[in-house]
Amino acid sequence: MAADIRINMPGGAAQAFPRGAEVRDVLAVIGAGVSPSLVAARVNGAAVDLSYKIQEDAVIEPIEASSAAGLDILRHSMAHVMAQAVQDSFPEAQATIGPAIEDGFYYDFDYSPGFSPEDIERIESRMREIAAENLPFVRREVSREEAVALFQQKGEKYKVEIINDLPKDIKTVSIYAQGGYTDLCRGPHIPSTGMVKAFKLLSIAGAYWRGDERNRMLQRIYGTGFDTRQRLEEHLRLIEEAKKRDHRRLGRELDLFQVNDEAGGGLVIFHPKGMMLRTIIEDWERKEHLKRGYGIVMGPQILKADLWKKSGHFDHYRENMYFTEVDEQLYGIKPMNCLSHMLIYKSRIRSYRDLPIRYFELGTVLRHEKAGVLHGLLRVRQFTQDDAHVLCAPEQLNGEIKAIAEFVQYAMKIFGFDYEVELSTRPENSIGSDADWELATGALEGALKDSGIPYEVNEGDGAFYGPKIDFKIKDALKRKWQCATIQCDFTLPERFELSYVGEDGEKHRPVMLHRVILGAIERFMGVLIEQYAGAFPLWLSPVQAVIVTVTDRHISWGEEVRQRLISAGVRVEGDFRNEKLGFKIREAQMQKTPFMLVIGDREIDAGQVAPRQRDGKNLEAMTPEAFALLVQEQCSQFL
RNA sequence: GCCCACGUAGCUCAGUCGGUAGAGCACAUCCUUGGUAAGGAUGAGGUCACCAGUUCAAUCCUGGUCGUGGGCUCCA
Repeated sequence: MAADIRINMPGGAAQAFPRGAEVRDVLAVIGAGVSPSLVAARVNGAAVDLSYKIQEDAVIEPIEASSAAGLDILRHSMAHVMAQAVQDSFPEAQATIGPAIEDGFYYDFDYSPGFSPEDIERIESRMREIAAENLPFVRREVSREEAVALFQQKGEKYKVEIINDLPKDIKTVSIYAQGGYTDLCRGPHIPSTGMVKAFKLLSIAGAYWRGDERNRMLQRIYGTGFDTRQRLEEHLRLIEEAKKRDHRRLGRELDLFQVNDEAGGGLVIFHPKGMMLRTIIEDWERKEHLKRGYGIVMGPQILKADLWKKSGHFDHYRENMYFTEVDEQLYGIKPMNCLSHMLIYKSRIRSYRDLPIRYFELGTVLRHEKAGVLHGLLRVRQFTQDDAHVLCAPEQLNGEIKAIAEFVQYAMKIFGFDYEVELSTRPENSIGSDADWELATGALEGALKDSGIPYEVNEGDGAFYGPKIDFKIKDALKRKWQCATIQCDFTLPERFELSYVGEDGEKHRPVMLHRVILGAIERFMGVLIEQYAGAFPLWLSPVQAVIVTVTDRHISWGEEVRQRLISAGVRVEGDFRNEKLGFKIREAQMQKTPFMLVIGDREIDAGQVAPRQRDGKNLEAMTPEAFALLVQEQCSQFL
């Protein structure tokens, strides 16, 4: 029967169309015409191609290339075009998967010679040809068997594997073809390759098939793409800008730290300014922890291997640990701080009245990280955690987790970070009973819900001893790094036979939380440097002010000002070199110093300094003591 | 650990299609004493990452080692 269907835009009036009307035709009538930047549409909420034939009453929404969903579709289509270009130039390359990602796309190929930078150029120019041909993307639904046969005949064994691994109840799959290239794909896609105009291939990398290191290493080509050339240019410019914020570059330029081959990879050497920054952060930590009822403790760097066996680390974490021998006894260099804290708890009988007990340690740990993962301050082999272990009764768990989550949120606000929260559940290689895992996971999730913190669940990503909540912040290139984490642990209290005497006079087992707020100080500093591009707020600046003299005859007042400011607690340096004022200002500016204190004849006569701010603004001249007060005031809200 | 790329002065980078290297900045000395983002001159500074091999000759070619960068796996 030829009954019409009724279709409307959200909030609009429905119009009648013949059953099977194509999306693009419908939009031409009820939309504002079909714009050239239209990539697809949502029909009753599901994204479909413009060629999709509508079979029932529907609400239809256009998807423009400029929207988030549109860019996703566009980039996904770019990945297909890239795959076509690769197979045109390298017929033996097998296509695997190629999704859109944030800001771009990639496609993984099995191609053992690997791609060279020249190959990438060749692929890119072939992509431009394909785009110029303006080939339509044609969708076809085929049976599983037909699809397997098709890809088998093309020699695409990865595609065959993907189809064979689909759930049994899926009977048909969709394939998309543009020109002579056919790919297995759910879609939707842009109408034709002509929309692929603003893209750039960025890099080539290895990636394991299905993300498993036991599998074959594939060749991944990353690209970025946008709906317009302007947006592409803007994005490429932002990447260049981000590179200038790289903490490794700023670490050298601002003389904060070094990582030296001679000393070893992943081992950070802090210079005075970097250590000043670190000291400020650590002082802040101690003060904030004392406010929240933590006791500051400290354990040794090495503990007997037997103790690591007892804790389970020897069995589950050994490959990440360093060992050493002392008097023919094997010792493990600590990769975590919990063991000493266990021993502190066990040093006497505990009552329910003592709980919760919170031990805080700025604990330096060593972990054997694989060479390929080391990265500036963000991934190192020796680092210091702002670590704490909270031992409490099970019924106190929820409150403790919430308090920690609040602490984290406070810290993130102080340091000016946005963050994402993930809940990680039980991994494969884990210890402990199902019941405990369930209880612990529930406690973490419950606290998140109670606190109204949005989070995502990361299945199977927990620590071997318990589930965890991770807080992640981003570096200049938008890579996510885990900083704060809250981990629930029923196992360690059991292994160490921790107990407390309850109200009932009986022994009970406490629950333990491992948690860090900033995480690793090194990593946190890395992201912090990138966050501020090295221009730290006054309270964090290693050098808050530089005294700059106009000529040599101003040096003695400069020296006096320096002494007086140091006495007043200002972190100040003097630049009394025989250089022009402009030169010294420029240097202080490039060092991103918050204040430059200019001293010339006028200032000496008045017993003052003339502060110039990092932003170029000059303040009224004032006495050194008035300046010290100003610094104190601006820092007081953080300290 | 795996894939790809890279390693030349403190930093950023040229360069040599095999005959032991150059710039700018930084550094030192001197001149200059200059009021808000680079004053001038002179000078010093490099086993061209390291170890083998090929060659009359290697910074350059080949192999290995170490390190770095971008990813993957893993993780604070």
